[in-house]
Amino acid sequence: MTIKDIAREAGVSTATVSYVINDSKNVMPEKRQRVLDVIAKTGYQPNRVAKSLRTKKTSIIGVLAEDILAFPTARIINGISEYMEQTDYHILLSDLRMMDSLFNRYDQIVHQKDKISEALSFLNFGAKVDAVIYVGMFDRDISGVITGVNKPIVVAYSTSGDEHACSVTYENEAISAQLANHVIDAGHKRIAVITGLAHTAPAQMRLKGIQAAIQEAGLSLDSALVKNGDWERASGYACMMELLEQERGVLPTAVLAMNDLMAIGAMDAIRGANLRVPEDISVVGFDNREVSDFVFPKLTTVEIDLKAIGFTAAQAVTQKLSGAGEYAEERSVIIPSKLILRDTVAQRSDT
Amino acid sequence: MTIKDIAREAGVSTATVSYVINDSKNVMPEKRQRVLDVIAKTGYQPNRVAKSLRTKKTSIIGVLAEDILAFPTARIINGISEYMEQTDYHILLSDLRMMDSLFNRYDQIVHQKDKISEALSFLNFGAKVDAVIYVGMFDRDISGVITGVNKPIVVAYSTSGDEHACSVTYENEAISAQLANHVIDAGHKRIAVITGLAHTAPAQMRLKGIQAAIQEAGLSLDSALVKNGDWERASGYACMMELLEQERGVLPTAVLAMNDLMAIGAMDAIRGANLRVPEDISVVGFDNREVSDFVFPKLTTVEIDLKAIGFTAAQAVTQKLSGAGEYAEERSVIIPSKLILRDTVAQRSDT
DNA sequence: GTGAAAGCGCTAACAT
DNA sequence: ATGTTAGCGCTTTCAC
Repeated sequence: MTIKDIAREAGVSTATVSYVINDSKNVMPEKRQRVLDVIAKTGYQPNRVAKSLRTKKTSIIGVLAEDILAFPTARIINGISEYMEQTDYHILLSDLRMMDSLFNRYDQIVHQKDKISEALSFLNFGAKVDAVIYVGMFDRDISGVITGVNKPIVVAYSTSGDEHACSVTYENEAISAQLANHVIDAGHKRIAVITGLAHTAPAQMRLKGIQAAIQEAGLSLDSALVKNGDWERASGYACMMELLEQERGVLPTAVLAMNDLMAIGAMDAIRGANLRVPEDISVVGFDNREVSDFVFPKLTTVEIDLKAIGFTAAQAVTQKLSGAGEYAEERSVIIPSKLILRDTVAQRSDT
Repeated sequence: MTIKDIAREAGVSTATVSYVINDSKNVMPEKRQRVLDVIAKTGYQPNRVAKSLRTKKTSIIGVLAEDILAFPTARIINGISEYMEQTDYHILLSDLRMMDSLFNRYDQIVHQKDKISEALSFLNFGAKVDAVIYVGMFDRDISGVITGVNKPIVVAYSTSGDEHACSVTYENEAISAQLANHVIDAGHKRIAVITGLAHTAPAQMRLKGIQAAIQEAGLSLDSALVKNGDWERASGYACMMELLEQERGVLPTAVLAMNDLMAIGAMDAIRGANLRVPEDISVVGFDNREVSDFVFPKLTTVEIDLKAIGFTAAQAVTQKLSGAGEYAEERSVIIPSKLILRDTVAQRSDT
């Protein structure tokens, strides 16, 4: 079933069939209808391979994921899919499966550059995708890793200053302030924080938000009460143990962990010390991981709108392709995050 | 940069270049080397679109996922990717995003047939993929939903008796027996079970395994102690509440929930009744969901080797394509599951 | 408004 | 062993 068959069946030339399929030229109504009828009757679908060869456009977007198992990835792809469904684009997925090799080596990304370049080169020259969406597994800057692609690239969940690149990330600082405020509003005054890896952007932004909120409330952040974690559950546990070793009087009444994993580690430590969350110590996280609804008590946290990141990235990439739309020239978009209030912060009137 | 450029540069014909690239004909060593050199120097990559048009093979596998957010999907795709990496195949991903519309309507799949057919038809006729891997979100039979594809299809995590189809699923019954035995070996005699939707295959297979183990141990399954859940957390909670309303003397000492979500719901109910897991009541789940390591205490469960399902599905599909290999003619493969022993079953000597 | 035909980059049959 | 060339299914220029 090719365009020739349709043409013959409809008694027109292949050119005419092409014109009606692509709506690229005026065709007499009756002929157009004849063609449409034949197409409907036969279920003909144009061969996109042939079309691509001719037009040099594949209508496929390469989605290069650092790791599909990383917590943001699947939701981001879900968002991309949702947007793509209303377009004619499709997704060629490459999963770099970086987790094993990169586990918690937050900035060893450079050592992965070869693998990334190779994948990019394949998408670019081999598969001839029209554009690529790079889906990061950490919120960090990957400037310099995307090279040699003269097509639209949007990076989701990470940032990049590279030529042609556009980043879609999420709000960190203001929402952290909001979360801290929520705790402050509950009456907490001795507030501890368990940070993520201190040199990373999200750790810094979140800290900034927290500090701003605390200062604005006329409180101060006791440096003995900020412990450096590494984003993993075990470090949340370790940091909380240190906090617990403080004299009883100086124990924090609330701890702000910079992600859910560390918050849960902290909760483990608190439970281990025979203290209760939130009655004795309140704790909050960040990310709204699936588990935060399953731990007891349910974790108060902030939700990153991953689906919107994917959706927006897809939107941006297609708009860059068409050259029109609000994101066509955009270099950076930030998706708002939102508070998820659950059961881990208690009201405090004492201390 | 096309094959012509390479041919000119190397002083040979395009045919010769093609021969060396595809290793499809003998070429004089020195010429071959000249060609290889030029390719290396220029970084030339054959245009796969043109190649596909000519050969009618795209080297791309359509991965049709019912929902990428469903619990098995991402891991299965991870397994597929891992296998694909060592091949020349790539993945065109279609996400049906069925979760919203299908949520817990375990067998309403038929109403989705149009969407599936459409996606399949696109992959088949439009994108011209060489084969497809259908990634289900439930363990159920989907015979009849895959139609009109005369290419290799392997369905992962679901089963299908359809023409050309091959299923890759996981072991249910024997592992359920093993899990029940683990509980029995710990000394439990009054064992309750919270089933999944009773008419579903996995619920039936798991029950069969459990019954076998109990009988073999010379115990019997008290029908008052089996409650029908629906796989969701809330139903686990509700079933456990019913169980808890039994007279104290007849309270089960262990409950076998047919998945982690219901097990966690049951744990919620037990905690709500001021009883402890596992000291008062032991509980086990199934699936080894990420959360099962985060709840307290950590849940004993069974792990479905999702990555192996994906890996094997990919392997099977490529072998069907080449016509050679252990899975080339296979219609059904079952991946072993394994016990994950954690903290929710306690030793019992009483009762 | 419509059609004939060239050509996208490759492979493979055929000729040499 | 190597080269010439037709042709995969489509789009699009150009002529009518």
